[in-house]
Amino acid sequence: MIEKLFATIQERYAFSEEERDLLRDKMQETADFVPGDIIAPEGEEIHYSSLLVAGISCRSKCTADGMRQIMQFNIPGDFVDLHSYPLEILDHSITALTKCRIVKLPHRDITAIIESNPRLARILWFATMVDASIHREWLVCLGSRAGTKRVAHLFCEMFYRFRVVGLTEDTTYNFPVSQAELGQALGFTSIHINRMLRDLRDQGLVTFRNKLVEIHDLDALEQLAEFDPGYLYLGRRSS
Amino acid sequence: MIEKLFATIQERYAFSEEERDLLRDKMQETADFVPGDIIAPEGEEIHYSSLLVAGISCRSKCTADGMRQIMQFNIPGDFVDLHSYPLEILDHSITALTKCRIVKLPHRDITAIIESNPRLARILWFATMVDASIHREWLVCLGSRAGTKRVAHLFCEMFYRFRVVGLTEDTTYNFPVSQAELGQALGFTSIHINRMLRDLRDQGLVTFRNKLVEIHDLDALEQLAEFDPGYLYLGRRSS
DNA sequence: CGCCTCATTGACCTAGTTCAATTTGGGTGG
DNA sequence: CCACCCAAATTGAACTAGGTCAATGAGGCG
Repeated sequence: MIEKLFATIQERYAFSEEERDLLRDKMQETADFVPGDIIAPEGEEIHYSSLLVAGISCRSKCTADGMRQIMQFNIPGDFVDLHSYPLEILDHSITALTKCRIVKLPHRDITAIIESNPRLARILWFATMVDASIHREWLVCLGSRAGTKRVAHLFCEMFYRFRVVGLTEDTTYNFPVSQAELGQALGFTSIHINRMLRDLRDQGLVTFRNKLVEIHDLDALEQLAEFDPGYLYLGRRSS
Repeated sequence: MIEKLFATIQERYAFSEEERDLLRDKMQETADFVPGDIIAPEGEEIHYSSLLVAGISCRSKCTADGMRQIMQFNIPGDFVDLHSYPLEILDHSITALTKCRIVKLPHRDITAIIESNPRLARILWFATMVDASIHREWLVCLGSRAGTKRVAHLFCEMFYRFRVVGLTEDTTYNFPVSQAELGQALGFTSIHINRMLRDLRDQGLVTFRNKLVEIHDLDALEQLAEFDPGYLYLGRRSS
């Protein structure tokens, strides 16, 4: 059930069998959601963190004019609100974009884990810092990358992230979001997203249709996007 | 020397005298930088974290076309690269924008602190998560807030952050950055920044001149910016 | 005094938005 | 199985926020 989390961590930090058992032991209770459900609410005290094991969700905030800004897409293996442990109250919501299943880890168990195993504390801390690193790369996208570059960058990022958890087939992966949601993430209107998707398709780089991303030329797509996967911290760390 | 850090933490987490002493004890060595110096480099292994005690620095990345995206401004009291402890290698650089002084905290000491005092581990983790929260709010700015709203939002954020460390006078504060740097942070050209600053001045909301931000009407500025300081986590947490 | 960086302003241009209409495809009830 | 429905995708045309290019002004410092 939570093996995708291990895949995600394992890509980055060495991770012993005892440490895995420690987590497996505490993570038993699950919950299910349908599209539009709020998995973790903004502004309310939170007492457990949620590991996404199936489905796609997003971090988002709503602005005064009713617009929604999506700040990150969550995929299976992501600890969507681990940061609610130190923060207690979230500054944003986690919303299900498809049917989702999560596994809960109560905050009191995190406290116990940290006290008994400081190394695991560092691994959990690390996991939240990768999210921050992704935020920073998105800031570069929204601030400095224009047009199709920005769209291409997202497709590259999601490809690498899905591949870690075994959800790609060759250079194809399922990405069940609408064009409107892509727009809410990338800061474009859905109309403009549609036009850029056509451009990328016409250039033979990538096709997004029926929620399926088919990358025809990964090298060229990465080059267009100026994509460097370093910020995803996929290489194994030393300690 | 490091009392501004305590002010920053104290605003958010209760913080005992022993915990402060523990940090004071480990944080002795300082270093100085001039504008343009790199305080923490991208892509290299880092063995200590830097607490900024004087000056202004920024997190930034350079894009292929030589542009720079600033992702955050650091002010005295900020632990500019605390996240290099779990990450080991940074995805971006920390660059001095003015003369800066930092105090070092070696990573091996952080490991010792975490093992001896798990509560302090949570406080340090928390500090890095506030940076992530600021990243998310900036994503909203870059993705959803247009024109003067975006500029106004930054001036509101910096006002609240400077006030915590006692660097405001009424609603005025020193913010030694150029209009070009504001542009690199907000995703505008310096020319457009200049025009928006004139608009904000003409509206009687805020004046930015000689590196000095004078907020004439804080309520109106916050309303224009749709600013809500919640994401800065300035209120004291419970535990 | 002269140099150099930064701020300021004007004129023109383009990427992306807005508004509006049409199409497509999957789901559902009769 | 078909008719209908609804959300999402697609396209066109006109509009605008913000960028680009170019020139001028103003403060700080050797």
